[in-house]
Amino acid sequence: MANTRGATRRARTDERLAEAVSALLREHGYAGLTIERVAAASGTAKTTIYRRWASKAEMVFALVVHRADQAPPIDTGSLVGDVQAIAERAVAVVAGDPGRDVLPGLLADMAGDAGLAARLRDAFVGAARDDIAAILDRAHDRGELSEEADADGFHAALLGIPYAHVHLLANDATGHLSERLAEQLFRLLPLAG
Amino acid sequence: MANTRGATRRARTDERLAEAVSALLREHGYAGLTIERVAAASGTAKTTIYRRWASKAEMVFALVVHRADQAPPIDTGSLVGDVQAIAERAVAVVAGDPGRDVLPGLLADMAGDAGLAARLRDAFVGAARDDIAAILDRAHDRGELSEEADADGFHAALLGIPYAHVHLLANDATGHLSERLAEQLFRLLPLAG
Amino acid sequence: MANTRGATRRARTDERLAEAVSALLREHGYAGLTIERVAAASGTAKTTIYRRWASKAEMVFALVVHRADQAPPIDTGSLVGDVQAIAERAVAVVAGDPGRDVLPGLLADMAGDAGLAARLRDAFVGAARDDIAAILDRAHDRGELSEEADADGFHAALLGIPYAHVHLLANDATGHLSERLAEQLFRLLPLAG
Amino acid sequence: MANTRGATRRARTDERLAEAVSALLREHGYAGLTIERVAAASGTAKTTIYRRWASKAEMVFALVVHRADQAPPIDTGSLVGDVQAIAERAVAVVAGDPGRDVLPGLLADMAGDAGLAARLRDAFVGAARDDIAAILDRAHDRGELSEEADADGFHAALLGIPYAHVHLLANDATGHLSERLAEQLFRLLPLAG
DNA sequence: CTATAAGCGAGACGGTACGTCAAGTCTTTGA
DNA sequence: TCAAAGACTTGACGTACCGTCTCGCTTATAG
Repeated sequence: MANTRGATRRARTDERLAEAVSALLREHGYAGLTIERVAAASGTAKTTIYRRWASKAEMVFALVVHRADQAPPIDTGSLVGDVQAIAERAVAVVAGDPGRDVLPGLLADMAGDAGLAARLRDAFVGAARDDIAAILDRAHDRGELSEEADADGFHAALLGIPYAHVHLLANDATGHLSERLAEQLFRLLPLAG
Repeated sequence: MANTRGATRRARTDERLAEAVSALLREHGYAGLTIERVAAASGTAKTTIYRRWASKAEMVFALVVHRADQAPPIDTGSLVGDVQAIAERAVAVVAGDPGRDVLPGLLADMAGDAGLAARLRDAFVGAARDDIAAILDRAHDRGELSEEADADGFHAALLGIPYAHVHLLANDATGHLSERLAEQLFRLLPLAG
Repeated sequence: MANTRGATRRARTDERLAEAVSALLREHGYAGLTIERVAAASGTAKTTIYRRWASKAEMVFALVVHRADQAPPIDTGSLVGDVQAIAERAVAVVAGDPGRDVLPGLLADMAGDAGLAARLRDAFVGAARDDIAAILDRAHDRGELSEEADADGFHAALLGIPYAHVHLLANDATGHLSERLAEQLFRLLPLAG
Repeated sequence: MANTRGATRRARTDERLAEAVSALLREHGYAGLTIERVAAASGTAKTTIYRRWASKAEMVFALVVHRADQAPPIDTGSLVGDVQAIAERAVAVVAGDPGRDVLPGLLADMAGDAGLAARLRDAFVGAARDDIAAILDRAHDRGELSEEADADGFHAALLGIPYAHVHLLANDATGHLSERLAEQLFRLLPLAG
């Protein structure tokens, strides 16, 4: 093949970088993760890292958040099931292991970099948006909703409520978070009957 | 008076610092705000700043967030009015002028500093918590609520929904945010009748 | 009389300062002695210190070196005895307890401050110069010297040789320093017969 | 070759640093020489300087004193000539251009740093010690000395006498210093005949 | 026996430099 | 010939002292 020139080498480097980032994130958190440390921990030159990503945020997003984002679309057959499923998924991402520690930092870095913000939102938020649209559409078709639902408001509640629980209120009741969220989301929908 | 030792001088310095921080925040955002710049812009020595606050986050919190936090309790006489009022206030704080630019950075800095996190939450979130409890209590007494409401869930929605709109979804429809939020909050309450 | 107003008080403060300086000098050396620390250790305000001396060097000189300098003139009756006595005294000052630790710092500070240098030299070196002149004069009168001796060269040897032993060569043979010095000084003189 | 990675670049930087240090030393003296100023004057980053030396003293020693120390051993064929030569050399180092301004500061900084002191003494004083030993040995072999000479005392006089002239007595008769020193050194030796 | 002036402490401040960390760029080279 | 390694500049960090200033309290002695 043609483009297999440095592919193997590159893949191995990618591997080491991903491992280093995960480890450092666990050990020092997002704020304590620096390009310098990643380079040292992975035995890589800083140059190599900058050739791949333009910033720490992009790197973390690519290696940690995006990787976890390859989930299949939700379709349980009923609105109840779908909302429960998506609530669970949202709580996992926002309050679960990599996201909980990484999101605040990522959001802060987005503030100063419009390009990063756009890319990050596209990938991270866009997927959920499509899922939500599909879920509400099907529910509407099944007659479970009496009128057009506010997808955007639903989306904001889906992500914002667990985010607020974890980062603003410091509620540790993570255990029940997804059930409580599902219940709240239901109340927000214009249920038929 | 007794301890008026350096009080006048101190007050004048405080003034200059507050102005400099506001200006720099407007101009460079939270990330671009540095102690060094604050010192330069205010004609103050770094030492003087560190004598007051232990970090940029504490400084910004004290000068920007805390100052705006001296609002009177909400009591319009009806649940509808109260919810609208508190929604408006939450949107103002989360999506309004200082908060919108400052909160993501502040939340990110809280991740690495438990003490700061506690103080910030106490002041910023505690006030709202009390307001919410009072509003729901009165509504219950008036018979507007059929059962005990979930104050915590309400709180999370109150702050999280506008936060998600602004920082996760990048919805610029700030104009209607507070009305939409008030409507959503209503749906979350166990209204009587 | 007029200026007896705050004399008692002043004397007490002087006392505390002298003690603090000695203690700190012993504990931290000249380089580690700071006005700030002296103020703290003596329970004195920095202002009070600056009201007395213009710099650390002046303070140390006044409190440590000058105090020790109030010795009676040397006159043992013979050149041998006089040289031994002055050698002993020089070794005590240069290699003895306060001087050994203080002189290098003092000399360094003199480099940048001509006024300090002049005052310090006057007091510290002037006394010895007079002693030397007297000793050599008397020896000449007694016929112990065959010709006019080089007082300046004698002076340089008197101070420079022990200084070099202690600070340049790091010879710890402090015990015999003064005898060896006296012997060397003798060789430098144009002894009669 | 192996470690020729950044050698060229490094050498150029070294050059600029040496020049800046010399210039600043001339202009501001040792006390007025700061790492910050060296960085500014050389167009270099402070980091780059700290990567090379741990302190101002080490830097000055390396760039100013050590560089001048690469002199060939003394051997004029006679004790007279040798002593004159080494006296001249000592006066040049102690009272001459870089040393005169640099030594007091360097000696003061040595007080607080044993490691620096040892290295500095090794390089600066060790060379002279070997020279002295060789000179006295040869003179003894030639029969110019009647008995074993005190090399250590000679060394202390060699360095200490000019040091005292310059820094303690402030004698500006630098012109004749080396001749006067040579004469004094002679008197200290146990000359034969 | 008391008024008063010298002396003092306490803080707050603007500044300079420190030594460190990380960001991001530039130069050289080795495979 | 191009990707890495390594040296670099820049900017900010948080700290230690510097030397100055202002204020209001102590205190011992002169009258």
